Amino acid sequence: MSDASSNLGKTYDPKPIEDKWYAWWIEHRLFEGNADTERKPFSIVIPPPNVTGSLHMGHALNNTLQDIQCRFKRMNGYDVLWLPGTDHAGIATQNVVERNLAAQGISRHELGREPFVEKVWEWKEQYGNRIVNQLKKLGASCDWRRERFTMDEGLSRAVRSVFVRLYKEGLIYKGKYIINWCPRCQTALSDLEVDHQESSGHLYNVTYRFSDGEGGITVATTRPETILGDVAIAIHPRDEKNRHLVGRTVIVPLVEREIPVIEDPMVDPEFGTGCVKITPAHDPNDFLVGQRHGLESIQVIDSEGRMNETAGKYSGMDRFEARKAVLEDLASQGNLLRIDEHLHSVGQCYRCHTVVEPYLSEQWFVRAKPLAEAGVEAVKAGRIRFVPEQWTGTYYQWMDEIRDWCISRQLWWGHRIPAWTCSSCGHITVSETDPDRCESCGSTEIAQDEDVLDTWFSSALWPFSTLGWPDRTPELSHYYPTSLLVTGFDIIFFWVARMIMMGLHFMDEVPFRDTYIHALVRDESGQKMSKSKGNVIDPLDVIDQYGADALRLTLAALTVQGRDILLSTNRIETFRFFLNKLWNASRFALSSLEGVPRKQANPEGNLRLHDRWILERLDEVVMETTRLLEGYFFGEAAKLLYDFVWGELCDWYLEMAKPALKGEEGEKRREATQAVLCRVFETVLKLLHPFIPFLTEELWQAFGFDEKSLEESTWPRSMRAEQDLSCLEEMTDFQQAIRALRNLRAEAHLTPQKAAPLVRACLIKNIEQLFRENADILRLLCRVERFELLGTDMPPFGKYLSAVLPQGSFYLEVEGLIDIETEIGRLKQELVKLESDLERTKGKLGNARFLENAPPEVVEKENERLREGEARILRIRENIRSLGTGD
RNA sequence: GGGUGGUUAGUUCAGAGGAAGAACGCUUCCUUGACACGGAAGAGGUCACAGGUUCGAUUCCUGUACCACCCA
Repeated sequence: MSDASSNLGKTYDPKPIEDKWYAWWIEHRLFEGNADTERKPFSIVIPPPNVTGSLHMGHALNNTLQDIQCRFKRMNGYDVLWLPGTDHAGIATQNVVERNLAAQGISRHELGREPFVEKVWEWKEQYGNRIVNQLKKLGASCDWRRERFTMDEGLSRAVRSVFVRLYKEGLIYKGKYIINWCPRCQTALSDLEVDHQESSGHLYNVTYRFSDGEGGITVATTRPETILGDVAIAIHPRDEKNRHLVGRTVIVPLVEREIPVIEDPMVDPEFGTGCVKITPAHDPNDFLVGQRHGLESIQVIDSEGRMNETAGKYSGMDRFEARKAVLEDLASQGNLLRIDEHLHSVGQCYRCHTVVEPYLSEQWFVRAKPLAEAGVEAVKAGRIRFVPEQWTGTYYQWMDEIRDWCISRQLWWGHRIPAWTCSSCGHITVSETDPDRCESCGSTEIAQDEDVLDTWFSSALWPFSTLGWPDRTPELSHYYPTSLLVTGFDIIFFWVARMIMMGLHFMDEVPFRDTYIHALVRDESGQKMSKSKGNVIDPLDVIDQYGADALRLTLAALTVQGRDILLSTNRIETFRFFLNKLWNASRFALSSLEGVPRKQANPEGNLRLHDRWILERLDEVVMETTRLLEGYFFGEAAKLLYDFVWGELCDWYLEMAKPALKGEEGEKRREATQAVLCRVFETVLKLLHPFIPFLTEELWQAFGFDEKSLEESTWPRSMRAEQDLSCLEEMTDFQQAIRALRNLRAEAHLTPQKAAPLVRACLIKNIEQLFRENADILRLLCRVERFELLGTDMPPFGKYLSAVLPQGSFYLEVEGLIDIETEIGRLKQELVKLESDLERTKGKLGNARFLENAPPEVVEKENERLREGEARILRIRENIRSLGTGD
């Protein structure tokens, strides 16, 4: 498959090429992993996006980085498996389908459980592929044959299997505890699913009078409506000033219940009066206190966030209305002592932002501590590595203080908990296959638990459930543990830590080796992108406007470790321009290679300085890019390639190679230069391919380097037997001279097309040869008609602008072009600067302790600086004198 | 309250114990053999603040301030 090479348009247009190559790659099955090969495996499981989802910038970044690694490894000969899939996203998906039904005036309860779940499946079949297609647009090289879904039959089997085993091991239990409840979603949430928002509220100081005498106790609360469920007042055991209260009883206002004063270390004696009201049914800390002291839990708020019948006159009120009513009553009874402003954090449902209600109910939990210990151990032992390393600390901190994980959700969409309660004997049968009778008493009167499991429960199994577990599949033994996980730091706890725990427990092996944690994509002012703020940049719009490659390269280039990514269309444009540059450089190269065979060109002989230089630099870039990608330095690698292609290949090499390519240096030189060109472009396309697969494939085919896909080529290695460092130094000297001369041209107001008639140079001896050999190039790049070397270190007579460099002095003839006085002024200014700089150097060299302690090469550098500086000062003085006298 | 990261050019960020770098933006000039989505030149910085270590600190250490984020 090779396009006519010469008819590439003047401007790069991604539109006609991206879909074409993606389809071609799929057709040639380039993304398929083969579990049976002898090649080394490299495997990644995708962080499964929500099936309801649409590709956002976070996905775009996450998947770009994974794709770069996959393509890089493929080119390095690995058997790569990038396993894609989606997640059933319990609450989110159920909400979406419920909303759709509501629009038709139907509630899920009217519909009933089974028909509702069927609706969700229908919805999934219809829209669930959206994000998958979007990933393809991005260029994701996933093995789509193996796409999985957390509610697949196979994965569901894995979920049941894990649940049953954990239950039998005592690591899953059911119990009545206080959990986070969303009154809107009508389900329990895990601790992680609650967002804490700082907000300013009030602290109400309420007086509880003693039941047996004068006076009372003042306590501070942010939630006066829970007073109705108070069962005790607590103080800290070592709180001397309140000690005398212990053992007394007080009367709860409004409900007139008599409650004791107890001691508990949970109380902060510094907070408020040091006395805290205890409401076990409506506060997690109070719940623990209640347990410790065997207190009753009195529920006054129901699952919808309304006051229940126990709340007496407040019954039926919403919890926030009830707060107002309670406050009014407290005030009118004289129990409300004071109201303080108070800043506190309020938990909200991560899905709908409803204020979460601590709610006492029967739920299922995973006993996390034993699992976490193994997880910590694995990271400590280096079996899992976090990149950047700093995340290790975050992980330990959470794992060390891990709490039991509430896994039951009062939803219909998800994996239904495989537990059946017997109505005769009350025994719970937990089983992988649906039982028809109670395993204890044999009764057939058993009913399956209504709840489903937290979506993250199935996600935690993803690295092995997707590979076929609990069956022993070839995939599982070949690709597990996976090589790399790429994800955002926001789901380290939700997902990464839980995969580690489950992987270790069920596979007896870590789920992945390296965990690359990337930053969040924000807008250009550092704000999180959100629909409500209206600052979202939609990756699909970007792909439509600039192409997937531009988006990918931008994201990769902005990925530096440990920083958020601030994205703007402006930045995307920068990289889009780079693609155009590469496109045009390739167009030029192609036009210079007509009729030249593309076989592995081996440029040898007839090489000039710039040829040797670009090959040497290419070699360095190959090694450096490889090292950077191996270390997950995406931004640094992208930037290196960007700078090399634009700043070295295009700005210097192509310009220098033009005469030879036009045949102005003879046939041998033309061929040699063409060979260099082939080598450079072939290598550069390979190096850039993981970042910008579409454009590089298009160019690869246009060059005709191989009929096969660039994806199937091999990653470049260092080609040179030995380093040729001298050409690097020589090129630096040469480039400096060219820059200085261009500078002089600007000084003399020579417009670019106007040639300067004469440049003379007086150089230090050992580089005269370099300039003699490359005078033609120098004349070309500086638009100079004649270049002469002066033998003596004396400025020429006449009117010249001079540039004094360490390598020597350059004189641009400017008869009649400039004002002599201005030029003398400029030189004198330079002299002043040079002299003040030299003072510093002299100071250092005059310091005995510097000479003693500094490493010899540093001292030598200072000496060098002194010598050079003095020589330059001398020459500049000469130049001033000669300008002055010539007048 | 605990933790982590940050503070470098107008902006966004690299960087590193021996005289400060890029991109974007800005100024001037230019349609010159691929590219105006281009080329050439240029301006712009007390590297947050205060101490310390060192011959030498913007870089290492300690503290302070401010800004993010995470956990409670």
